[in-house]
Amino acid sequence: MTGKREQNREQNRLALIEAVLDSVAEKGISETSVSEIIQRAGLSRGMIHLHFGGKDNLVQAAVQHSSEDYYGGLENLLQTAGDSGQERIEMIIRGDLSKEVLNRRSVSIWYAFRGEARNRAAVAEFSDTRDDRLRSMILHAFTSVVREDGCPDAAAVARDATHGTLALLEGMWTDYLLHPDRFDREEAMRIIFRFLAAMFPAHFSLAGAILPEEAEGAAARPL
Amino acid sequence: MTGKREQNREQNRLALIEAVLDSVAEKGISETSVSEIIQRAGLSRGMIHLHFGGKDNLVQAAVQHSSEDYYGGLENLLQTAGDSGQERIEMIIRGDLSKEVLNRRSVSIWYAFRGEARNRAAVAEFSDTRDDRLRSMILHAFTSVVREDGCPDAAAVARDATHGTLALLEGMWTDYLLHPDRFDREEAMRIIFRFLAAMFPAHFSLAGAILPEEAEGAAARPL
DNA sequence: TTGAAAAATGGACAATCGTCCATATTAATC
DNA sequence: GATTAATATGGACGATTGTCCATTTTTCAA
Repeated sequence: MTGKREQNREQNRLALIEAVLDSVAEKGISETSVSEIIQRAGLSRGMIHLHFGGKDNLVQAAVQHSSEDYYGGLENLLQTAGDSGQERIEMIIRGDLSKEVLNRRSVSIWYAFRGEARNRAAVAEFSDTRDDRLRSMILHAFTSVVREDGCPDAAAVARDATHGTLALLEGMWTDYLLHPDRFDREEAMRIIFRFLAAMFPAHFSLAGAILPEEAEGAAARPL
Repeated sequence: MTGKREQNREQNRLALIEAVLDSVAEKGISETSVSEIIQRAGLSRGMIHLHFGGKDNLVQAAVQHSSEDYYGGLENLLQTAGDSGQERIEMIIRGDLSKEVLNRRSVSIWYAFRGEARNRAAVAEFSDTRDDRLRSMILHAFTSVVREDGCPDAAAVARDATHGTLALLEGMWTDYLLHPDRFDREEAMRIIFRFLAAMFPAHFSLAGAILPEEAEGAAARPL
């Protein structure tokens, strides 16, 4: 069993990271000060220096944590999917637009960090690796889809399909960022599947764009 | 003729706004301080308070200026386009991905502001109106395209096409933000036109995705 | 129970933030 | 050219920023 020592240590580290993410989501990066962070975490001023060596390192850790959260959710979903490329792509899209992954908090955090990515090298790096991982997951799935079709320039088609799907998902996230209240997950999925069905009529149809459960009305105000 | 008084006044106002945009593009919002701004503008500290009443108002004016720049370029392009919906959409896409509109500076500025939009009410408002204007331009064009086809649920199709096109453009901008060096304008256009050709085969083809001139190699380092 | 090491506290500190104003400079009018 | 009002200057100001450390508290081992 891990001692109480290490247990508290890890608990406080996490409290600081969560405090940063909460603050970024609610107040934005520019208002996420050390005072704001330690107040939310309910800890003392010196803890940031003790555990992370400084505010910048803490923010970097928060970015990494957020990124791992995203992939944790996505890869968990992916394990429940089938082995075919089509099933995996459908699951990625469904997951990326699900309430667990795409919500007010995650969107606020993600775009806040990305807006500063250009200047914070560490943030940019994770922003990159996150996108690269998603890209390779989708590209891999499309490659296996295209292989079944046996068309000539298979690699190029898979690349275009990956690029288009990622761009559409990006666009939908932006949609959600700007209008979280009037965003329609079903509509977002329908449009992406229209694109897929047009490119691969043998594998995709609009029927894939139906969410298993949709009940977002009254209980949905996470922020 | 306008007096030298007003002429200088306007010139200094503009210098401050440009200084903000330059700083945001190069250093990010969090490092865009009053000291940074007045140093870039070559003016004295008090000018911000004199002309804008405070830093926040200046930043808001900069956002507005940037937004008007974007539409100025886009609407100029649109005047050279034909009257048909198809031509207007092609021109909007071409313009939105052109070097004059989509470049390192504009992308840095746009995403930096958007990352803070959630917290700055004034910024959010302009982010909204900018998107709304573009949306209505595209929707209008698609509506006239769909009308020619005479399909039953014309309004819904035009709405989906607009939504998809906007999402794709958004995604391409994000692509450029994350990888300005390896971004390929031709590829971006090709993917969007693949989407359009699939939805409206009678009006769009991949032939629309060819840029008039492409020479971006050595001379392209605007930032 | 005692000693030592790890963890946590909270205030001191210099640096920087944005605002504002007394002063100096400039341009337009008489 | 003198007067007046608009424009511009740059430093003072209090507030807040992030860092760091002397001190206290807690945990584990002897």
